[in-house]
Amino acid sequence: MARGLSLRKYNAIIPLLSSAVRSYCLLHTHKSISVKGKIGVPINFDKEVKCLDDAVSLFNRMVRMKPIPSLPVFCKLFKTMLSMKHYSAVVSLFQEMRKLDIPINDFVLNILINSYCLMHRSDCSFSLLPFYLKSGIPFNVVTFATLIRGLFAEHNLNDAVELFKKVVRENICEPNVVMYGTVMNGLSRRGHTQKALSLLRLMEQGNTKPDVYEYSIVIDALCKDGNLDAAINLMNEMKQKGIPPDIVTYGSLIDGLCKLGQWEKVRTLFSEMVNLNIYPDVCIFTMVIDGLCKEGKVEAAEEVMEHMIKKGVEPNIITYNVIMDGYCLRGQLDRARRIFDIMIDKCIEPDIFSYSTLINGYCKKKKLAKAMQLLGEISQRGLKPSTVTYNTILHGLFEVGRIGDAKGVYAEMLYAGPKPNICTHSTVLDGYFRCGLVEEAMSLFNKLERKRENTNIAFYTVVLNGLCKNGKLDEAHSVFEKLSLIGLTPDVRTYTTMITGFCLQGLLDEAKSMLRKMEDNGCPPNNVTYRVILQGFLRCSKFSEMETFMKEMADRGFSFDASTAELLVNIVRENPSVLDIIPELHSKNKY
DNA sequence: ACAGATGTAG
Repeated sequence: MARGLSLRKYNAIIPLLSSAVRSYCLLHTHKSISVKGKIGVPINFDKEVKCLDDAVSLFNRMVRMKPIPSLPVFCKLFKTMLSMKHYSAVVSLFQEMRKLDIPINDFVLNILINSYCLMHRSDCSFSLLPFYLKSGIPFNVVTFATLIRGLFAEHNLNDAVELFKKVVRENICEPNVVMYGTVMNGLSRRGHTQKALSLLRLMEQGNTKPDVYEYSIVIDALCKDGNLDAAINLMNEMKQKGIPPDIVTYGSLIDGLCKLGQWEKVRTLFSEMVNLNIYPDVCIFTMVIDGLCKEGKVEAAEEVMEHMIKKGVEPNIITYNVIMDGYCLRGQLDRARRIFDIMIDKCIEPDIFSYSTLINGYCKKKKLAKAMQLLGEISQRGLKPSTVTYNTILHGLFEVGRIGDAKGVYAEMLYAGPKPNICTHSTVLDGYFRCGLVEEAMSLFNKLERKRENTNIAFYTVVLNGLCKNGKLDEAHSVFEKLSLIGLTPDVRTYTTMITGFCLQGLLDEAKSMLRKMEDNGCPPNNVTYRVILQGFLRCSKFSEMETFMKEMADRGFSFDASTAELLVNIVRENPSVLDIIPELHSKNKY
């Protein structure tokens, strides 16, 4: 519903918009596209607009027509341009319209706002709001839903939620299902499932009742969290309310169940949806195929693919990529490569996922020459390596010690490739440390720390591990102590890394106190932690102190891995009295 | 609003 906004209401949103209004001038800094073109040719919209040039020349003809085409025609042109991702061009053409004194309306302005949001310039979007007021054009729910979506796209969750609350609280416009859906989606995708669920509950109480769309957003978020019980309960709830789940709802649930390997429940949902005459689509079959592949059951996956073809559902590029990854995971690169070639035979052009998957497969087999060759082929196919592609190949090169090549690829990435992400940084740092390039690692680490970009505990664990393994336990310890200041919580790998570091230096008391500390901090040790600490004590022949740990391990259902077991056997062989000190070893005597 | 590729402890 469209409703004008009084100045009072506008003032109410001013604090939020302050930075936006400050950047109002930005509106006028965009370069204009020059207006040239043929005049008087009739518009054949769909046929003519295939690229940016087409759009611009059509625009130029439109503005010279007499009478000038109606605003919906301009909107249609702009929407086509947005679908081609020519966001800034829409801004330029809008400015041409202004210069030519072509009257505009709320639809055009909303499209302009959306253009800025899609450019991740929601500040510019906000700076347009005074323009609505000046021109007497009313804001509507689309305006604000678009702004909220823009803020979410920029990861500005707080402002997005604040704006939504303001819109509701101050009755700026009546939120509709789309606006609720936008907020719930934004919350879900940023991991705030519970907040999305609360909003769903709020909708249930209010006038705008949620439909299958809103339920599906929350169900999907719950599934992605692995909270399948809650997801299934929510589905049952919506059924009881008379809102039948659709194919998307079933898709989310089936994907979640496949990822947890709960095949019986997958089967149940499958028959349930077919009974409701909802037939699985290529997405759903691909989820099942992926689940099977990840469990190593590629044959079963191929059977599902045959089944779907029989049912008239054609596999697409994602289906083939998933099967290819399945073979890669089993190390069957020849088979993976065969799937790649079959795809091409079927005129399904490999995409960057196909290449990254296959490159990862070759890297894991340490066949770096093959991997590098594929990297070279990417551009020949008119594709660009993604950040993931680079991360994969960098990891592979470092792993086999091809430092020079790794540095070369990294330099190429920095120079001409996609933006490195936290994985890239972790991979390169880990590579430097493993190759003993501590200086280079630390200088990169310091540089990254100064930038204060997004970071995570995995990244720091790489640094701690690198320092510990290179004999810099003191430095590692001071980085570790700093973690809470950065707002990062050590996880089981972080603690295990530190414990390994202490054990390496024979500092068993420190290792032991770190073990207690992690427990106290609500991060219980796992299998690996115990293995590390036991090996540490074994290597220092501190047999008697091991007893406690072995009891704890047994209580928690952990067992030895092959290498710890072997170590134990050798110790017992050389020193049979160990058996008397550690009664638990009797049961392990079979080694 | 449903599907695919990358990094950290042993």
